[in-house]
Amino acid sequence: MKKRTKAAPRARSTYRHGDLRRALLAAGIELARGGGPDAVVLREATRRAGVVPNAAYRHFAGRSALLAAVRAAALSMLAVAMEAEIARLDPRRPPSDFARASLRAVGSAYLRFAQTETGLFRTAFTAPEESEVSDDPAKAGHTGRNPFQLLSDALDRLTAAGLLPPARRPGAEYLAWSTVHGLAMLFIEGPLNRMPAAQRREIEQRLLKMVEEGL
Amino acid sequence: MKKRTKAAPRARSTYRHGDLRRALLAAGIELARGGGPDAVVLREATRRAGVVPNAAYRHFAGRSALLAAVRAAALSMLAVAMEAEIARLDPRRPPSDFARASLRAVGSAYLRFAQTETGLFRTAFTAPEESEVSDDPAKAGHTGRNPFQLLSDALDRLTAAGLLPPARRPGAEYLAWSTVHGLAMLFIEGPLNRMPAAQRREIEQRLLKMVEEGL
DNA sequence: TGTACATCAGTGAACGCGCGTTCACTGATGTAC
DNA sequence: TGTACATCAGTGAACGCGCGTTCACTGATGTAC
Repeated sequence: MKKRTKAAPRARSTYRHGDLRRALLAAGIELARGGGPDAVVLREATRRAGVVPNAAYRHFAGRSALLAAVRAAALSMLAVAMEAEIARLDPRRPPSDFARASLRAVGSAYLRFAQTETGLFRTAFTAPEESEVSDDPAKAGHTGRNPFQLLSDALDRLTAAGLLPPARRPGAEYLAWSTVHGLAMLFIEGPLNRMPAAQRREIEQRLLKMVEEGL
Repeated sequence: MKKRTKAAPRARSTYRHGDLRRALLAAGIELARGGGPDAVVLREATRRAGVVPNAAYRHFAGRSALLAAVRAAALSMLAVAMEAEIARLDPRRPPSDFARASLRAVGSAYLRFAQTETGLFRTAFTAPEESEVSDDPAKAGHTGRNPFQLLSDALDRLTAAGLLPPARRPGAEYLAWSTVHGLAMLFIEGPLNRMPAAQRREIEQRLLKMVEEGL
């Protein structure tokens, strides 16, 4: 350590941070994880990265750009969780079984993510403010399919397996999504807040079944 | 006007406001209407009431108490909207018709309120913070049934009419509510934000039908 | 009907807070020669 | 292999902002006599 007389929050060996953008994004994700979109505070992110507040402006246009990046990351984490759940299914099952199971997998992963990563979930699905700077989606990493596309895929499989009449296929995403999203919201910040886990599980199962049959 | 040399924001004829609590609540409701729960700002409410900021503390323990009162008012406005929609139904229709129609009425009113009174809707259904001071519910006026109870009533009628097997009746509120709530959320602050009204209407109808059949 | 007085709704001034953002800067790093 | 130099990532200091909340006060009002 050469001239760094003033102790930095986290002593760095290099004058330049080296990977500040990633560090700020990581800090932003932690903040969102803990408190949702409002908790993504620029100054706090720089504090956690061990850097002076305005340093963030080398990497993000402002707070809203950071928030947008966090949002994209949260969405992609949800997508990864869904993909993992689908990957656990046995692909050798009969197609109609598999199709049904993958729709359930998408729904289950969604509900689990909402309950275990509440802050990130809320961040992912809170509307950007009018003025929010959108960011290059490629920077989020995970350039694969997004949650909405994964749901679409599952519904396509359902139709291919003959379980969902093609006439009802268009727009079915919205019905399925609404249902599951609504339950998630009631669980995490609605009046079903204090419902015990066992009862939640039961309602989840009934709801997923209702979607299957009601589509 | 006697001694009021300094011009007040809104000149009052009396030194005492007279109905400040109501005025603050009304201002709070307007704020929530425009910007959701975060927009309910104590200082702004007092500004609109033409009063100095700390005057609010004569009537509310603090910001969170005002917010709680606004939330209660929003919930009761939703309940009133639902009741109005139900009241428009012809009670002489055959019971099974009436039961089905009243469930749809509850759902429709919910969705319409979410879209026309977005700020109030979000205020009503955002979880209170841990520290929030709860208020005497009786002060909200409209001591009638709340939205959840109205939904329950509709489901009871469905069961009474033989359209919903009693075995499936318990917990059915949560399924129906989730579904409609989810669509509302996707409309107002989700990715279905920009969907044109016509398409919204169509999805609403399909969704309500799905609930009816899927329960 | 008139007067003294207690109440308490609203005033006036101030606090500390943390935020996002702007400015001019400095010095470690990588590159061109 | 060594040196001069341009770049630009991070610094340091400061801004204005609006917020919620606390304090000691004042004077209009209603009540008791």
